[in-house]
Amino acid sequence: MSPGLPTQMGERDDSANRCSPMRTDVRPMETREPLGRVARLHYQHGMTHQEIGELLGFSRVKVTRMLAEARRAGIVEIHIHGEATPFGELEAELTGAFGLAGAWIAPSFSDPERSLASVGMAGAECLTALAPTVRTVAVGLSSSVAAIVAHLRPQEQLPELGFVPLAGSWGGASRGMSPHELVIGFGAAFGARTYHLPAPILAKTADAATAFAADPGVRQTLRLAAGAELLIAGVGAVEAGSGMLADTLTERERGQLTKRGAVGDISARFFDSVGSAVESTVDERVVGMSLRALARIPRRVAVGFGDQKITALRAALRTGLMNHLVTDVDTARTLLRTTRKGN
Amino acid sequence: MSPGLPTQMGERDDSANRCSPMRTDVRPMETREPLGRVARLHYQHGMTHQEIGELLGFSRVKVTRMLAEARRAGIVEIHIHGEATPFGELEAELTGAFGLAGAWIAPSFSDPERSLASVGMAGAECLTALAPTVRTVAVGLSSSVAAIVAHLRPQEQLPELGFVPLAGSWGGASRGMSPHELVIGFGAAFGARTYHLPAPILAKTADAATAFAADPGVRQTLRLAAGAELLIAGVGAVEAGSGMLADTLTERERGQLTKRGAVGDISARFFDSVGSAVESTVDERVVGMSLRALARIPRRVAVGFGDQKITALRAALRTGLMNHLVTDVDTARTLLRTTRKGN
DNA sequence: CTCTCCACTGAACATATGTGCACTACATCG
DNA sequence: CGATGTAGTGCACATATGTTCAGTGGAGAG
Repeated sequence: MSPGLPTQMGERDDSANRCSPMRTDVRPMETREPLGRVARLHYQHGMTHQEIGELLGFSRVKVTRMLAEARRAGIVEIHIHGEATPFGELEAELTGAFGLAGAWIAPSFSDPERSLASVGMAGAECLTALAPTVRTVAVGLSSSVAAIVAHLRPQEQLPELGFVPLAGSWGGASRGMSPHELVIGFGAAFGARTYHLPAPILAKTADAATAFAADPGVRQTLRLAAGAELLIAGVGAVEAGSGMLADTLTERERGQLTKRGAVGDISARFFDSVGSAVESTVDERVVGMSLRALARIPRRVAVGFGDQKITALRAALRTGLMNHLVTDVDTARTLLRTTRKGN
Repeated sequence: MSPGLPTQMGERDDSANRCSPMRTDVRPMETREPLGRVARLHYQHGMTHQEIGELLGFSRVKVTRMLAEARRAGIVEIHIHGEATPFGELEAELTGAFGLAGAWIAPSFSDPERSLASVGMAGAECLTALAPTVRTVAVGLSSSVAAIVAHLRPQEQLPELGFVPLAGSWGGASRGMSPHELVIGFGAAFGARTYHLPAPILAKTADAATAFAADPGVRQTLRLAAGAELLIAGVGAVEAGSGMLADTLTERERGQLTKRGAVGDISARFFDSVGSAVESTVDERVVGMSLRALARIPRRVAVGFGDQKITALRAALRTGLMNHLVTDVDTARTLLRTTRKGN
């Protein structure tokens, strides 16, 4: 905390403002101040919502909402000292069993929304831990990675850091799920640079993909991504219903992929159970980094959870295609169980 | 947060240990680790006590208690960004009306215990803000100052800082209220040096007091205190029942003091309504810093609250004897109200 | 000027958290 | 060996918090 006296009203701590670009609703300081007051009365002085309401002339419910808003906006930050992690042993087992350089495990919930949020939280921890050690982060598009953005708290600013998408974007409405939004969200949280890949992730034809890839802007971004020291991407399954890409494929394409041994994908690049790229009519239409290039990035974080993704995750980890993992505890246990027993 | 991977089990973050000397019960890391896990599951992942209990095999109540312990031990730290203070306008009014350099106001409660804790909290904020700007802090003994110790969280370590008592100590059992305990508590929180004054605060006779004051250890400590850049002390009233010192005086002594215009004391030095020292049979028995020496310390923080202390506080502030204030909102309002209207 | 929309409110309900108390298990002392 | 203390437990209750929903008023469009 700044050592300024509390009554020096002219001189405000602008740390909240500094971080606010990442928030969707930037409000004037005026609006935020009562939140800080309420937060102090509750968290420091231990007053109940009721008491604060009576003191300041709000209803209890309003105080509850102000406190929720204060947490959401990052005015209230809860820090847990020490690095005891809830599933430490399991993380150690996983890193041992798969030769990983790191694993972050979140609790599982029956509500998939909640599990997603929880994994997003773990992913945010992972990114917070690794980002300060690198200059460029390549970002793959997936709902799990998108969930990370919402859980990044204002933190250490890294103006030298850059976030680069691994591949192009889907057309149409994106619902918070375009690579642009991901990269911008990450960038804002770290005060970092962002880059964009001006092309679709899946072109209409192989020729179109080739043409797109020849575009100077696209080439430049892809070159930058290839030089990244950290990759964070979702791992997708081939089955329908397991993710954006899988749902886009026709039955025929899916059939071709399966026949050729594909078990999963990273940023639209399908791989088989030994971690090799699977060539296909899909693959040649992708505008994005190749599996080979991707595997040259030193730190590669796989994010994913759920039974559907087990096979894909196991292959990505066992073959060394990915060397870090962010997942939930159910998935982690299943991975360990089904992998130890032969397979 | 340290960028270490969560699975690097060998390399622990010892920040918790570094701060633990100030805690009364230092436990092995082993014991603390489950607290960190539970804390993360609750505060980061938003699991309820019930859910955490089911997951880890504790009862719900036990989880509640573990979380309370984690907060108490400083494993969980709640930080509020921005320096909006709950009673900012009132603080500004006070600093204006009394020409103070700073004011910290805590909420009031009908339960005096709670008020004391709350003022302690505000005092901790004050000390945390001011301590890093000085080398030596002179500490007066009072229950309000003692309450600060309990609210100092592990924080910035200032090994060059020193805490020095203003006066000697009471004989007999101290119940956490000796200058030694205060100074040690402050010192531990800041990782600072502590000094002691080997003498009673109130000697049996004036001669005895002179003898004590001549002791090299006593002189050395008092000289150190006189050179402090920051003073933090309670302000006491003359009436019986308003504090340790007042309760110790005989009716006769109290009468003498009142007749000579005493309205309050700082560390056993009584002053009148214009801020001058009141000579008395009590005063000459005190082993401690004189009012004159005390007033030469540039930053002088008065801590105190309650109707009984209004007169004493008003005098100490109006006369410039003290130039910072830590109090509760009721006292602050009364001070403003009764001071504006003439008086 | 009236209608519609929308953001905001608090009452009532649902859930989560905190605490006094009686009980247990184990250690210490006579 | 029993008596006595002490720390830890969870139940049941008391309190605090969070959420849903049906109003409410004010801004902007028609």
